[in-house]
Amino acid sequence: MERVTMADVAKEAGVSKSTVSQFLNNRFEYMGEKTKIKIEEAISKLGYQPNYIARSLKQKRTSMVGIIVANIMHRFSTEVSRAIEDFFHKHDLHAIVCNADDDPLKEKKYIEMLRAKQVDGLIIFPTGHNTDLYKSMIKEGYPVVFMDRKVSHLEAFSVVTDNLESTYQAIRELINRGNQKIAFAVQPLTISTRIERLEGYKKALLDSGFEINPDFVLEASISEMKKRLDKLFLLKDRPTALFAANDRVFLEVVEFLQIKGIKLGSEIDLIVFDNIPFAHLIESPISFIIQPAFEMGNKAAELLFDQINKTDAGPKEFVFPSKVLFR
Amino acid sequence: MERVTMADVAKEAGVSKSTVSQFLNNRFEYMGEKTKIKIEEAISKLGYQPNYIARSLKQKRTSMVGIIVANIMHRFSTEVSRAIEDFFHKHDLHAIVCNADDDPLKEKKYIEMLRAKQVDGLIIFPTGHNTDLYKSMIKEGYPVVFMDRKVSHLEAFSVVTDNLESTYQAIRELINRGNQKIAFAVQPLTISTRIERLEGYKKALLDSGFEINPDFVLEASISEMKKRLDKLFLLKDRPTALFAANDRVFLEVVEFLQIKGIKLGSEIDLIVFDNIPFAHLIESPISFIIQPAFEMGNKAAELLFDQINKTDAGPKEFVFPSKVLFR
DNA sequence: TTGAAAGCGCTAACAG
DNA sequence: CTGTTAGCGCTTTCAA
Repeated sequence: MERVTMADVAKEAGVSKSTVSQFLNNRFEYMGEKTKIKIEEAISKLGYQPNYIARSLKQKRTSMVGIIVANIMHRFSTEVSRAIEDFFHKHDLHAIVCNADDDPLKEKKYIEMLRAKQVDGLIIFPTGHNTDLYKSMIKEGYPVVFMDRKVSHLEAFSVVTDNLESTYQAIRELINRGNQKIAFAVQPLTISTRIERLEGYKKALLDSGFEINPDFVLEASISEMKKRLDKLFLLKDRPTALFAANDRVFLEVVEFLQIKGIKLGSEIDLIVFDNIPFAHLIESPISFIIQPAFEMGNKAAELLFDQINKTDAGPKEFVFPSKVLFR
Repeated sequence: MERVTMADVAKEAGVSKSTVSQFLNNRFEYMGEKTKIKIEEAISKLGYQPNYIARSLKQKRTSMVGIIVANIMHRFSTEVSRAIEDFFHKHDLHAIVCNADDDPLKEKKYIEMLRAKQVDGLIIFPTGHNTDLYKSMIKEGYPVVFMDRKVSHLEAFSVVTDNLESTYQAIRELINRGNQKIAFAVQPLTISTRIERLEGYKKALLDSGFEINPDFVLEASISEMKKRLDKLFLLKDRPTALFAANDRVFLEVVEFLQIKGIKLGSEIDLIVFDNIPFAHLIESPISFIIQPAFEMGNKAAELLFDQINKTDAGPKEFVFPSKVLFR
């Protein structure tokens, strides 16, 4: 396979390799009509397929960009990827998705392999644990856009949502609805989104004149979460509302409530920060904070595209507001 | 960027390019210990990163496989991709995902680009409209596995689920539960899964002594689906159960029922053939047919891996049973 | 145990 | 308007 090469086409058409190359790259300015036709015929006769590897070696471009998602099963990631794909498809670049699986080592491996494979740029949902690598890419001027999570102490192109602000609004609304006791469940504070959401929660409470009750802040890994919820609901002073900081936490919370037979709405208000598929089909009165994934993906793609073409200018950080959907 | 090349390392270490190459490929058999150390030092000093494009050009391998999903927003696709990724990660190959977006042209473009980029093999969720392309790949002996959908008249490696059988079981169960009037909603019958599911539906009805009521078979595009549902529910003889042939149809159905205020469970039984995220959180009495995505992905990866290594043998088609979850 | 040399298939000046 | 030439960065005989 991949037997026939440019040289074969050239011989078949009775021209030189470079003329064929011109043809392939649509440089028709100075090409004779007959030459063109001869080459066309030779190509289809031989079933010639260009070898882009060879071209890339020469051009040092691959017309390919990489997306490294933290978790391909995460709805937000797929929505963003879809938008990025759309953008680049329009601009004749190919987008490929790699799954870092929330594993810094895998992330590193994929970054290195994509760079070694000479992809023209990278959009990364950073695990946050490869700062040196991020830094070196940026220092080298390699096109990169960070998505969803901020990387501290790094002046880089990034597209995120207003985690703090949206959470703040949501918590304020819960308070306005009469909730005095609001709990907050989050995974370990290793990435910016979680930290900012927690800050929004705290700020809203303080601004409303409440204190932060440490018993109401559940910071735990997924495997620990149910235990922590159990403790929470054994308190004599049970919360009346619960904020799940992302979809995985949400899943644990709902499973927990189902097991315990705690009724959503009547016994507890639930709100989740994440894009949940089929969310609007869920009949329970759950509220959602939804990130504008398509807009964010599109902006990230645009930022990357401009870097690749050295036309980037203007601000580096874009913050998109999320939508708070109360029910 | 990508400034330092093998020649630089060679010069720095005071050896020749080929010795560095040997080193990089772990051919230590005849290499002196001091040489090894010198090269190691040179590499880290210069921060050398090998250029895999150049290597691939020579070796005609990229250690990269492609996954072309029909739709990256489809839960089943992401679950399968995740499993494939895991498998290849263990075997030191990289998996990249491309989104054909249910568009045969995009599919063709991605197949061609991935092949031109010399990926070592492809796992495809076929749109079904590029038969010639599929055929030529197989004829050339290029490693391919088809996933989810069958391609007719093609003896190829494929991994699918038992669409007909699972649907048959599900419909029989609905009948056993006393449903006499069961409707079936499906998108246009352009791919095998839809056709087989419809066949399962018909067979189950006939085997139970019912006739096929054409008014109860809604074959329509997503944009037409609600209209068709409207007509269906205006019949004096309303169905008591409805089968949604996949997640997109399911979405339309549930939205429709919500709009019309038709109550699930009491007024209509609903069953959907697809992996729905958070399905178990949906409190409405909806039944699901769930494909074993991880097992299927793993098997597909294995089949591709064996083809790449020319160790493929045994059967070419694998059919995995889906699980019917009644509620 | 290491190095020289010949490509892999294509592109990009520069001549002609 | 088309051909010659010189690589891109790496691998791989084959000699030394």
